[in-house]
Amino acid sequence: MARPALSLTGPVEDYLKAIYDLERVGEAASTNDIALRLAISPASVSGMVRRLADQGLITHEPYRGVRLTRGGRDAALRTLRRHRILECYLTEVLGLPWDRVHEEAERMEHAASEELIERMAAALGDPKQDPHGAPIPTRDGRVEEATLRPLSEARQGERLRVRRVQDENAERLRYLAELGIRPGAVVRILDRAPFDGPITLWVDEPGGGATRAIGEGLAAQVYVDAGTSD
Amino acid sequence: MARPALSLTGPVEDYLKAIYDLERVGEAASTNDIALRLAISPASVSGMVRRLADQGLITHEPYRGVRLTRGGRDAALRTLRRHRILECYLTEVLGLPWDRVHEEAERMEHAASEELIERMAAALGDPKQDPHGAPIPTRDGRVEEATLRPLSEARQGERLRVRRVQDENAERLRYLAELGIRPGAVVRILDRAPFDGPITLWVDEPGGGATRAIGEGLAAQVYVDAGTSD
DNA sequence: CAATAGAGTTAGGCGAACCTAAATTAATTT
DNA sequence: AAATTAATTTAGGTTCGCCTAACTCTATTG
Repeated sequence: MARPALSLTGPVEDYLKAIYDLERVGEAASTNDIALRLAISPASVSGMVRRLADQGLITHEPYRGVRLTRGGRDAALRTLRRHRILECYLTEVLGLPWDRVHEEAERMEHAASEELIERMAAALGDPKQDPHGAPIPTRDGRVEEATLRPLSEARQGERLRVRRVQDENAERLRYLAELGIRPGAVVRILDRAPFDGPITLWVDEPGGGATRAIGEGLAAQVYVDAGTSD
Repeated sequence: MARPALSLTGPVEDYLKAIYDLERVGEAASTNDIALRLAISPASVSGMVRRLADQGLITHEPYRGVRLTRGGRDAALRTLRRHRILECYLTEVLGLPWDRVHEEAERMEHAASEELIERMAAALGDPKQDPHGAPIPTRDGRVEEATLRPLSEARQGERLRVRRVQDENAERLRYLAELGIRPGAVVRILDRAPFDGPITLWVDEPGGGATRAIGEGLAAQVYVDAGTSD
């Protein structure tokens, strides 16, 4: 096991997480996409990419993008596990608001030891998803990323269950929470305005429900499936 | 309020904590002492001292040492509060072993938000001391450092209560725990060998007690008072 | 197929936080 | 008072992680 354990810096862990996420859609992660996601300049990414490749965490084909190696993927998943368990713990046990746990976990994931994280996981009964619906990798680096559709691609009349929302933006999360759109919620598409117009939908709520309208952009951040099982 | 809030780096917070602690004994903190405590070279301390002084966190009289300004002291106490509440939480709620919480808190204190810390404090019922007996500064930057004597200066026959132990060294803590020497424990000095020899003492324990012997060096890390009140 | 737009990389810099080695200042001894 | 010793600072250097500006590929398009 060439596993240097805790020797990765915060920024390095952030790059690996970003690359992992970008790679999920299939292709290699491009310099530009990484830069965009981490809000740093492409030139800086080029520099870091060289270092990550030197450390054997990624492979880099110049001008064609970057892929995680086995070791890089494992490191990314360890960080992701830390992040998501922290999010669970912060919301469920300490009651931090839904929209703030991401930011907090983003900093703590680089400082918390594996042992601490496992104790949190145990206290929570080994959660399978974080508060935004993202799956939590297991200790031994497995995740099953469910196949979900973005709400933005739903057709009129469909009845869907919200499974996951993108968690980067606190304001967006706060707004979605206000609308009742969170993992587990059931929605029905009432109407789709053409040309990327707003989606009108019914959101089931305990003791009633409500009609809501959201824009294409926001809907693209919400992932659903047809499942009615909890 | 010239309170730049969260803008201090981890190393800066560590320097301020170290200086705070060194200043507690009275005199200004010397470059060498800071270097020793942080395990970095005196030259590096000289460099950082300039930066801290530039930021108005300390005053520096060249060749005579360093003192915290009001702002520096406040920042040190905020970090100390974070550190000690984390230590409490990690032991009491998450069950991390006594000798490992210091190290863990040392990293987390730079990442945890004030809000998170206050939630932990609330969950614990606003603790007044950390697991090693150190007082926890209040939100508004007050601490009362009790006047304690090192166990190394106790005289034969005295009956004393352990109030605090230095927490930097995990092995030392583990050993003290084995001996039953922890905050709250009651001890009686049975014998003091001359020339800095070992101290023989009786340690009260639930359902009995035990005779123990510890060296001068270790005894200097244990602080006691005469109090019998809990 | 040459021009160009856009993505990616290189060059050169900067600040933070460390280092070693070489002054320098202060304190202590003789 | 001079000399030694100890503490401190300065000088010069490193790595990490970022930046801007300039250059170089690649791919598209007229």
